[in-house]
Amino acid sequence: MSFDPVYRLVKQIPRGRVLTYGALARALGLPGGARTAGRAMGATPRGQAIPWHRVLGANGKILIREPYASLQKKLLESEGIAVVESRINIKKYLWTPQRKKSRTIKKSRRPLPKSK
DNA sequence: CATCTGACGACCG
DNA sequence: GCGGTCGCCAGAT
Repeated sequence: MSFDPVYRLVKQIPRGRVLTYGALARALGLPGGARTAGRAMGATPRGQAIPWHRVLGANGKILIREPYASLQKKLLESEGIAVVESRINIKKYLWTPQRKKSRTIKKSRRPLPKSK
């Protein structure tokens, strides 16, 4: 399915590291497709050894609801990641997908915030 | 075809 | 730091 690339990347997340939906989506070339990434995670086939618990919302917060939230918290802690109030120190555990070929990363920025 | 909804994210007050 | 709003994408109703 089209979610394959997502799972493939998630599987590469090292133990003790995490990724955010947004970062995940961007790494897959889906800017603004954070929810799509989340959708993919929601469809993760069980028993596939996919560390879905290493994917958190922006700011390292657990966005899913019970009973999965508790499970995720438990799994993260079992990897040495401190979870406090449904959130972790994202800056400390965030993992950046490694590519085979290094490339020049240009500072893509979103359009200027338009006055509302 | 119109709306709602969700394992999202960023901005604003 | 928190809650509300808006933007975005896709599937469900």
